[in-house]
Formats: sequence, structure tokens, C-alpha cells
Amino acid sequence: MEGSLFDTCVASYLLDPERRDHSLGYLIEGEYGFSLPELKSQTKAAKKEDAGLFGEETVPPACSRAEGVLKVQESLEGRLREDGLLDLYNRVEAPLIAVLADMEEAGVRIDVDFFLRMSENLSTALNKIEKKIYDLAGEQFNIRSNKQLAGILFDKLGLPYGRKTKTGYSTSQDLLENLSSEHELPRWVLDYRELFKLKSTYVDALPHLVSDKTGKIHTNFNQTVVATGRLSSSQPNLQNIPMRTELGREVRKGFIADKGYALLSLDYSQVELRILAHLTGEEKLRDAYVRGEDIHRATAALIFGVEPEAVTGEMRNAAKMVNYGLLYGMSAYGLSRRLGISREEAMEFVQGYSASLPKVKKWKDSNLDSVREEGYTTTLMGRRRYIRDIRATDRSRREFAERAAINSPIQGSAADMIKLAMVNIHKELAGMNSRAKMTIQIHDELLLQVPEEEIEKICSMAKEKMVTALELDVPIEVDAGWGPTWYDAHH
DNA sequence: CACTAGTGCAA
DNA sequence: TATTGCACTAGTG
Repeated sequence: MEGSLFDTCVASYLLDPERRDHSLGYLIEGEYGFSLPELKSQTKAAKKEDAGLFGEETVPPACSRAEGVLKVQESLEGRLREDGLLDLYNRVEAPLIAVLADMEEAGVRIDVDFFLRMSENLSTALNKIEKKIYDLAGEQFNIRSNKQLAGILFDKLGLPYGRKTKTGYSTSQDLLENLSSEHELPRWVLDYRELFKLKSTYVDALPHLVSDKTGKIHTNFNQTVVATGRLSSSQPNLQNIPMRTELGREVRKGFIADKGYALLSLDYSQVELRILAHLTGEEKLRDAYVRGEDIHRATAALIFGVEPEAVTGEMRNAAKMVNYGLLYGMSAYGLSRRLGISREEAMEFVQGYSASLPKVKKWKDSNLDSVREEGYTTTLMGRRRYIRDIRATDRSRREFAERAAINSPIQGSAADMIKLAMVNIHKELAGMNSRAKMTIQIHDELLLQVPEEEIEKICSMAKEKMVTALELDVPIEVDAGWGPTWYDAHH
């Protein structure tokens, strides 16, 4: 049932890029008269009832959808061919539909008791922090309300306020960090927020999403949402499970393998930077990767004009920011903010970078020219993203469009690569008659549940498929790890 | 209940 | 004034 719907959605997504952000909603709206919010609430309700995409009452017959697909097939195929998207559709997007369906159906097991224990621990800790905050504030208030919090911090305690938002003073993390040198309270609020976030979004929410039928969590992998070609995940979003802080990372201990199985994680190493090296044809970047060098160290050596051995931690960090900033089309001003340096210094870094890696700047310029000319960006497999605002007269709109135009071919090519790898791995697993299953994709990582005795075999097979999905001028590397939980699968 | 704003999690 | 998402809570009408 979902297959035919998704078939049409994928086609409409490839063919109608102006509407791709809403292609599912557009389709449903057009064909069945649902508004977007209605669609959202219906899919949510249906998910809760475990009754399919829509509630029973509102399900349009599967055959009418199939008929609809058939009616538009010919004209859509013609347009795919015209735009050179047939290969992408036939080799990647169409076969991926079944792969995603299998992943959603396979689901992932969570340790409900683990989350219940963690929830209690968080409650205890939150209560203590709450008391401390009320004590410091001299009154009780809702710590989660930015309005009330701003009242305490800026009106009552008289702390220096930063930027204002549409509705009042900002209480953002960034700002509270700076304020923590002035007063004890901001630090406690930050701690409170971290714990509350973990508890409400992950620890308490996930156990409620376990299916009665399978005892597992079944996310939705949305194929027609992200403008660059990535997947998104919803209900729940399994692509934003905490990783950075130690406490947050604990959540991953709650994602477990079935008995007799292990979770195998495979992730592309710096795939977007490698794609940048490939797209730009910059030999210095390519050679660094060919030689297996530390790319940030190598970049630092070039920017600062020193030997790689002489690069300090600080220099490497600055180079890392420049490298990643590049992927997002960051300005010298943005870089200066991130590194806490002056704009002049940041400008020097950028100039140093352009001087030693001239082809990166050349690529950016020619890419922007082509977007202005054609109106869209292109990935390695020809996937398009239309960028209307590239000619906007409003400067901030235009600059936003320019950043998207720089980022899209890179992010989108990485999406092409992992999607193709997923299709190939899925095919191979079927051929091997393996019990291993792909369960989650997180943009540059694949999580598989694998029978313990097959781990090494599956690991090397999947790694090979990921590394060879697209042939680039730059070597592609994949890191792998496995264990009884998602936490353990990362080394 | 529908909706927006602010915030924060991931790659 | 760094890209792409999803979701939680508060607050408005």
C-alpha cells in the first residue's frame, strides 16, 4: 500500500522540485483533499493505532492509488528522461523504496527497563537542580519558559542581556554560557535543560513508541522530504539520538540487538569533505586523502604555512572549522564568531586557504555561476535542487540561497552514495540468505542487526559496498564497530 | 485545537 | 552572518 504511494511521491519529488519540500502533502492534498496539518495529525493517529498510513475510515483504496500512479507513469517517465534523472530513479530511488520498507518493518529493539531506570535517575537529578535554581532565583517559576526565565535573569537579577528575539530576550545556550561567568544560575539552567531535553525527548518518549505487535520501535524513513536528497526519520526521529555528551550518549545503551544478534555500525569517514575534494579536483586535498593523512592537520599546515608536524591543536581546530565551514558556505564573519577571533584574522585564514587550495574557490564560483544560469544544483548522480532565490534582490535571501547552493551538491552527493550502497547491501543480503537486517540510516552511517556468527562476513561485505558505491578520485573509508547495544557499536 | 516561536538534538 | 532535518515546551487565540 505504501509502496505505490511512495512511488508517486518519489517521482513527483524528482519531477517537481519546486514543491519537493511538500511533495507528500502536495500529492495528498491534490488527490485526496487533505490539508497538510490534517495529513500530519492523521498519520500520527494512525501510527498510534498501528493501523497503517491513515486511519481505517480515511484510507483511500490501494487500487485507486495504483491507478493514479499508472495514469501519470508515462508522462513522468518522459520528464525523468528529459532531465537525465532516469538512472537516479531506476538505480537508486525506486529500488530504495523496498529497502526502506524492510527497514521500517524490521524496527529496532529498545531496553524499556533501562529507559525507566534512566528516567528515575533523571527525575532525581532534575529535582535537585530545580531546588537549587529556585533558591538562587529567590522564587519558584517555570524554568522551561523562556519568558519567565528571562524575567528572573534580566529583570530580577539584572544580568546583562544579549540579543532580543521576536518575543523578548534570548535565553539561548550560547548566551547562558557567556553569562555563567557573571552568576551561578545560568550554569544550573543549562544543566537543567540538558537533563530535561534527554528525559522528555528520548528517555520518556521512546518506550511509548514500542509496537504491541513486534515489541520494537518502527520509525518512518521519509524519502521525499529533504531538499538535498537525504532521508529524514520521524515518529520517532532516530537520526538525532544523542552522541556528543557522555550523559546523552547513555541513551544509546537503550538500543539493543535481539538475542543472538549484535548491532553493527558502519560509518563513512569524512565523506562530505572527500566529496568536496572530488568535486573541486583539488590535488592537495586528494593527495592528502590518498596518503591517508589527517586532513585537518594537512589543511592547517597549508593555511599557516608550517610543516604538518608543527601544527598545534589550536591550529588544527581552526583548520577543521574552515574545512567544515566550507561545506556550509560560511563567511569570514561566521568563522570569526565560531573561532572567537577577529574578522581580520578570519579573513586571513580564508585567504590562506584559497591561496593554497585555489580549486576549491574556483569550484564554488563556477558552481554558483551554473546555478544562476540553470536555476538548480546537481549531484554526482544528477539529482537536482532548484534554488529560486539565487537571483533574489533581498541580500539575506540571496546569500542564504548561495549557501544552500554550495552545500547541496556536497550533501546531496553523499546522499546519492549511501542510498546506492543501501540498495546494493540489501540486494547482497538477500542473495546470501542472511538473517542480517539493515535497521537505521543516519546520513553517513548504517546500523545493521547481524547474527553473531555472521558479523565479520557481513561487516566486510557492507563495507565493500559502501566504499565502492560511487567511484571517486578520492579514496572512501568506512569505520565499523559492533556490540550488544548501539552505544557499544561505536569504538 | 491549530499554530508559532524558541530551543536543542543529530549528520 | 554555517547546511539539512524533527520534536519538545510554552504561549496565543
